[in-house]
Amino acid sequence: MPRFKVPEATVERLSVYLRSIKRLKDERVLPSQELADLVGTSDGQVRKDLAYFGEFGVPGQGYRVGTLKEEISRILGVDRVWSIALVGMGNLGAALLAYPGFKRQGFEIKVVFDNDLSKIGKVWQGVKIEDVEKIPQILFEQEIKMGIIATPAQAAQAVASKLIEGGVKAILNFAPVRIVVPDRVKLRNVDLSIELETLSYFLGRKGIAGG
Amino acid sequence: MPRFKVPEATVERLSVYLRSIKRLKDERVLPSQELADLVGTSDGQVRKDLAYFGEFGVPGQGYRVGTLKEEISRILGVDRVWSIALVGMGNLGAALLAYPGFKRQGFEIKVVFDNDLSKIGKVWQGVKIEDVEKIPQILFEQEIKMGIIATPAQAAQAVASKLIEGGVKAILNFAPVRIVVPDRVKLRNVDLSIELETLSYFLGRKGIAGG
DNA sequence: TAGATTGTTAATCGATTAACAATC
DNA sequence: TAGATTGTTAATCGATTAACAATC
Repeated sequence: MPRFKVPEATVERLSVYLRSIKRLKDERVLPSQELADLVGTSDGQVRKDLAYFGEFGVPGQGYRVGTLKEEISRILGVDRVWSIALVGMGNLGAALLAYPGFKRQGFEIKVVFDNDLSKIGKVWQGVKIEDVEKIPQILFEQEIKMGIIATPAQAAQAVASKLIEGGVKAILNFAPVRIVVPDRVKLRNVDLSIELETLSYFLGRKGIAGG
Repeated sequence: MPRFKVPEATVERLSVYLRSIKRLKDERVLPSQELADLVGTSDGQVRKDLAYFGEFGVPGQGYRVGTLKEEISRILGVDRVWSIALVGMGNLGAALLAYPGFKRQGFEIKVVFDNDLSKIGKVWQGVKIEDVEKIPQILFEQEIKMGIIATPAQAAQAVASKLIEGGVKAILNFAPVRIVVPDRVKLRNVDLSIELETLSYFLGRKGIAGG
């Protein structure tokens, strides 16, 4: 659909645009400048981002909110429900499973995996905890294409390989390690070490003493 | 210390370099190509990143691991302990508080805030839960410069303002909303909506049917 | 010295910003 | 029509990659 290669940053901003207009009335017509103000970018950036995917605006008027919601949802592929497999039922895994925002946005955790025998077989938040060994089999059966890794670092690479074996095409990795996946698999990392250390770097630059 | 403006991406990679060499012996001398292989980048990128901050390498040899650890730790400001305030004691807040990796890397959650009266006053993981109203006061007293927001979206902006009022200079925001802070404050967002929707976009491009 | 690898400069690539003709 | 704002092209900016003289 897009006529040129789309920067990853553009896709990320589309997600922010969509969330920021969700509360607005469909009938409202929003100039790029107003949408830009809502999310903290520039009007030109907004128009450039949207123009990768078509001509959604009305010159002299702006963009109709209802159209934007439909088009951006379609572009991002969130006009449907995605089934997700979550691996790792520690503190973070439990927090992710309990977070109601996922389901609200069309991301449904359908199955959870752990290697702890005391957890396997139990049901949390209405989702059954399965043995990590069954990842490939269950993912195939349920046609799950998206996986979240919330395991300790040392388990992450093996888990990733199992997910991919089961047909997963996109992985969100919370484990503090760089995992390797084939080019055909999309990988994103949420890396708390990087986040905190980048903040620390910034604070250090400012020569701040307190701690 | 850096002679030119340093890209944020360089700072993020330094964090990855540091983690990847932590397991290596200090005496080992590592060519840029080997460090690049460890983290999945190029030798030139490694040399460029390091050269922003000085000349740490030995031509014909490489970089001594012990030197790299010391220098990168110093650059990132992780050769010290940072005190952190965590706001929001829901599922995610509890998971962050319980995560042992923070302390191990020199980031210590010293105080937790919530607005739930049934939680205020309790002690979790050895950390006292305080009333959000006390944020500015307690942060000043304890000279805390770094804050983590793990509240619902609607509370995040007010919490951010209170943190800044208390002297915080760097914020890590997990709430699914764009918060606004003054230029002097460093803000980073961990945004699960963006992560999942970027994966969804990628899957959509591939014309995958299963769900 | 010969071999290897750094630090740095120049070339390339890609994303953002500025500007404006086209259009409602 | 006049006014406003889009979609797009050109200019700018910044980061990555390539290449190589300097150096151990």
